[in-house]
Amino acid sequence: MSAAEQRERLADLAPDRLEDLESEDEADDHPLPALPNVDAYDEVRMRLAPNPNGPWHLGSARMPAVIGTYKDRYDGWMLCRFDDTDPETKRPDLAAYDAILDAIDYLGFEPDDVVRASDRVAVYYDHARELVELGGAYTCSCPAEEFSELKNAGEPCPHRGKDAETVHEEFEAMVDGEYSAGEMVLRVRTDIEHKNPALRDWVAFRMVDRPHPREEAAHYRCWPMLDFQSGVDDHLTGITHIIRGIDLQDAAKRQRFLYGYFGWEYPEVVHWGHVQVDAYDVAMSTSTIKAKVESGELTGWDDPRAPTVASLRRRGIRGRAIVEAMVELGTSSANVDLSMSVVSANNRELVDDETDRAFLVRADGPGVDGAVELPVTDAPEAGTPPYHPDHDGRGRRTIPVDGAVLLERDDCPPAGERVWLKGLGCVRREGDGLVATDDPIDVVREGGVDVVHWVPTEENVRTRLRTMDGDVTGHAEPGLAAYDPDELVQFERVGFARVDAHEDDETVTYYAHP
RNA sequence: GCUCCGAUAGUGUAGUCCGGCCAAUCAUAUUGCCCUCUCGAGGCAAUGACCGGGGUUCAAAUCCCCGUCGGAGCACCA
Repeated sequence: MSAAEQRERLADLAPDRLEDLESEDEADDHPLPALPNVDAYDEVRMRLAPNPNGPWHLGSARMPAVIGTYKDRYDGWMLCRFDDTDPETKRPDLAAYDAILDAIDYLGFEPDDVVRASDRVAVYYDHARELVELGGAYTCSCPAEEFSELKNAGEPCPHRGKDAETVHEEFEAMVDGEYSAGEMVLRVRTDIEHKNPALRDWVAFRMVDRPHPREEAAHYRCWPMLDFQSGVDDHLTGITHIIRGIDLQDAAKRQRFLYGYFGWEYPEVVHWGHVQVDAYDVAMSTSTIKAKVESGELTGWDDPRAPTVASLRRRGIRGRAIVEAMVELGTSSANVDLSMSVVSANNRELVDDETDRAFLVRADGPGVDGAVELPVTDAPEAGTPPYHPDHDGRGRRTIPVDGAVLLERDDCPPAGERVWLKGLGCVRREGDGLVATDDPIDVVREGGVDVVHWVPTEENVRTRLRTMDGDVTGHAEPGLAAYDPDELVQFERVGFARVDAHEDDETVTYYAHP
């Protein structure tokens, strides 16, 4: 009986068992757990809510990777909403808005809509006014520290009992910019004795003296806090599922007070833990990376040592490889470590088959012992290794010998010993040079002769390979000059690399992984 | 101090809701062997985990309690 027949038969005998079977199958097909309560909604609607205070580090890629994957799975809708309501502490970087949209595209997703919170300030003001009408908020001029003490003691501040008219007037004065930073806030009235101090009468709006970097928003001085802005926007944009970090665990609890006043239903919410990526010395935080870029310690956001999306992209890693790794992390609320080897393995799987091979003899750099120049006698005029060992049909490269070759020092055979120059043939070390022998390939299989890569001393391409450990310089086979920027090659016995640029004196490549 | 949350091999993950098919899945990693004109790919194998202690039960990774460890919030940041 085939699987389909079995299924049909089961449908007759025990339809409820069939349902069980199918829900299990569904789980098997998806690495991510099912979203909660999906059936209660006509459409799954989610949002990415990046703060554009800098280009994305690797951890940020988890957001589009997971949310985008859910969007595809449920045929849902995805908003990219820039939560750029802090012109001071997490000041927006004007270049980051597009950099983030580029990163989303690189990762293979497309938001159905893009909005900026800084364009929607009037909407937040309107909702604040409504909240004041409903008695759900009050203006408060307590210094932050004083309020904090009262709050921790579970005691209301004197402003909590203000009449609606005063609150209304003072909020309008906030909107009109009549206060300076720290002088007045609008608080949501929650429960000042709530057992969780984090939820007591939180700030919804505060004053910021420094103008927003976006011209369109530069005139505002009264800015909403995340809990207010995000809460209002999630409702207004019909978000059904919120997926965000555990640092925002209490945000949902705070926002429920707001939703209570407005009579709104709170969306489903999933919190995941923090991601760390091994393999990096640089801390994965926007501000840390920004500081290192500004000080010149990193050459840019796409420096190979930077734990950023732009860096992996420049190294030739496919967005898909990152997405798959992020999706495999799941949505556990425990903190997780992402192993770069998983990203590398994913990428290798994606690119290996289509990537041409090439020789790079490394001469200088971290972990490199130098290159040695050796005259070659009696050898053929050129070596002809294949473009890809698994695809003969793609043809062979032609690498001239021109009387002398460069080998990496580690590959250089001692006097009297043989080595197989890949694609060329067997040579023996005699004095300061190499002499071709007539040995068949069997000496490699049976005789313990090593196969090594090489380039001609005369005709080669000066190459820089930028790696996470620093730059390696060396010489590549002449054919490397023919690759366009953005193409990948695998330097045999070294690793995969992306061709970045052909400069006057050298070709620059970025190392991806072994 | 108050309030939440979490814990399966080096890493991630499946299984936990609804206890038995779990001497625990898959991937990655490491090691060995085979294959190979790469240290890539491919094939085979090995390594390696249910945080601890109690309880419930015929039966516990799974349910309950206590502990330990880790994380988050208590911002006029997001």
